[in-house]
Amino acid sequence: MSGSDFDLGAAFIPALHKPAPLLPIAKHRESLLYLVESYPVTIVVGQTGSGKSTQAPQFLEHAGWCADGKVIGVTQPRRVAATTVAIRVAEEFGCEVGKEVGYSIRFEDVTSESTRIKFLTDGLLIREALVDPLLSRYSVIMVDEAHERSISSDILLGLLKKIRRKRPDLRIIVSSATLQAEDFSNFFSEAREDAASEARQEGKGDIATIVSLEGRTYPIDILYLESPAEDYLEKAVSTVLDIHTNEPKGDILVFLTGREEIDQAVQAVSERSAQLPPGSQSILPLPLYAGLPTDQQMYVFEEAPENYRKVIFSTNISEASVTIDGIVYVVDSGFVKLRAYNPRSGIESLTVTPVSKASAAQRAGRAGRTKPGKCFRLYTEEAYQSLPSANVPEIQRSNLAPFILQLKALGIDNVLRFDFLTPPPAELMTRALELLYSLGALDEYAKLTKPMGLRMAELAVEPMMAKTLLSAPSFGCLSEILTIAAMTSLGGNIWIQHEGEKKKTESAKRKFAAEEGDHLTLLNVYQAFITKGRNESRFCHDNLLNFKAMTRAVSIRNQLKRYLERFGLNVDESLAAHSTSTGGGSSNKAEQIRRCLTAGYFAHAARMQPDGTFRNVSGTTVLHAHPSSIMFNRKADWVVFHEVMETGTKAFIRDVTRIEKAWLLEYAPEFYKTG
DNA sequence: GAGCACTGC
Repeated sequence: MSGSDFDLGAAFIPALHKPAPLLPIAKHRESLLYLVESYPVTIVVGQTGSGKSTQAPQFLEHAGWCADGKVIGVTQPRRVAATTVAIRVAEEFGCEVGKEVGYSIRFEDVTSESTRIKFLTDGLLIREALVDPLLSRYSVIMVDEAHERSISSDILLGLLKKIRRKRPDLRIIVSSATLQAEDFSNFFSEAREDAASEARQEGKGDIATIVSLEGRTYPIDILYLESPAEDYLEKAVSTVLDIHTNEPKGDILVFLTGREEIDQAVQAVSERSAQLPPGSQSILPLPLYAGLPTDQQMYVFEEAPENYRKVIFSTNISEASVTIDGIVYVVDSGFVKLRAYNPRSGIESLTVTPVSKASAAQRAGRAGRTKPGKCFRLYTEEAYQSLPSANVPEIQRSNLAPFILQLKALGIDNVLRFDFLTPPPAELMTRALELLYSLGALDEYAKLTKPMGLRMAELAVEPMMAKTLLSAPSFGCLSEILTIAAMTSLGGNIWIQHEGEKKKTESAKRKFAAEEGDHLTLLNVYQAFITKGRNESRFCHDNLLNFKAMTRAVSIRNQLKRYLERFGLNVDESLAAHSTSTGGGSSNKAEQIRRCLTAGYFAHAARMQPDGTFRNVSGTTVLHAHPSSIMFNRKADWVVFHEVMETGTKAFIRDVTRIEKAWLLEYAPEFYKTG
């Protein structure tokens, strides 16, 4: 710490070790090219700012890796990253985006015949493999941000390892943060049964190599608490005020776990900053989380007014997805909300969990982007030492059904023997296989069915919704189900909720409410948007609807419709014109929709108990209607629901629709044979 | 009567 005598010194003690600096990418140009030339797999280790994502592809292009019309593919875990990096590289390259340098993300393909360097999301590259299993148009594939261990980048690495055996010419670059570089290199070097002889010939270690690059970050002082904080939220607030009164200029970024905490902290800081001595600099506290409307998110990027210090209270969104300039101080609560999946109950949960060392390092790094910074960790150095080195990879804590389906469609029949970077628990695999079998996507030998399973894999929605869509023609409601599929895959972003205006949102929703449940309500919302809202800018505003989300629903619907038409299924839109709300002459249509939903979502059925809670079919799990649901506080008997998530101690079901018990037996006789 | 961290096709 610097020489000044602030109180912070009493509570925070400096870290013992600092990482040694490495070399920057420009100096490594020749060695990088040499390594890619000599080794099938190169692991590039470098932090954000090292220029690996922007420079490496250009080096390779100039060195002739696209000479024979081949393409260098660079995958990113997020859409924004794919587009922004592409734009920057095109600028450096001196071309228009979409010419020599382009990008491709869902709904946006900005590439052309002349594209040589192509940025794309990793999920999209997996999809390209459905059409071109050996990814033959690529000479080099670089998987960027692989250390994040998203499901799709993990699966992509598994596929690339497999492809490499058939395409020795393919060059693979894995870009990672320091901690896991060895894991990647071991993964590609490691011999597995069928590749054992090949690996013996090449010799272990000759396949993959590691190169380290320096990040262009400034030094960061890491400070720990001397003793554990009882309440990290309170400690975060007081630390912010301490920094504000004792430390020189510079904005503060505080990592918390969720919206509720963030709103509380913003409130507390604005109250306490009112008590600062008159004439002193003021604090401008701002919230940042994904659920925030875009215009409010933009505030964090604006410079604070004269005589204000900006303090951003953020979720994990600032750890990798969003970069804010001018941050000098980071306050790290040491916690994050993580998703887990219980294969026994099929329930996802969202729980507050201690961060990993890798996360903590990433958070600290956000302080040193423009000048030397400080990171205040709201835990002791001992506690830090006991943190896991990395997060549990997503593939080990998710519902695998959509990915198993994709692997099967890629011709990987024995998914249990697929070469995973980290294999998921057997229970997760079994659960996914069982669900896919019950939906008719797999036969009794666990082989992909045709056309059902193959079509389900091609549709860009989760398996139960895919089944619902493919069943819809026989219920005469394909147009409506298309809309429902698009609306449910948006997640919870349909409504705009302004602070302290919960009541307003509720009454806005009620206008579209359908007696039958949330799916029909979503259908009403979409149809109102299509008929009135698309051209009237006031429609969304007046009804507290999220215009961006609704526009996205239109895109998703169009894309799904194109898939279905390619399958030869005719989408008759003429019937969709009139409303399906109760009371009209279309209650038969509403029933067909509910029946069709049952045909896909029979595994997500529940029955309401006299006390108003729900119970799943086996009666083992208590479920609650989510407060956002139309079925919250309404009477029902049997229902199906889109998803179930546990937060705190309760499991909530979202997007709920009434059904008849008899339909479950009718559409899923095998699943409910004991009933 | 109570609430979704973050991505992606």
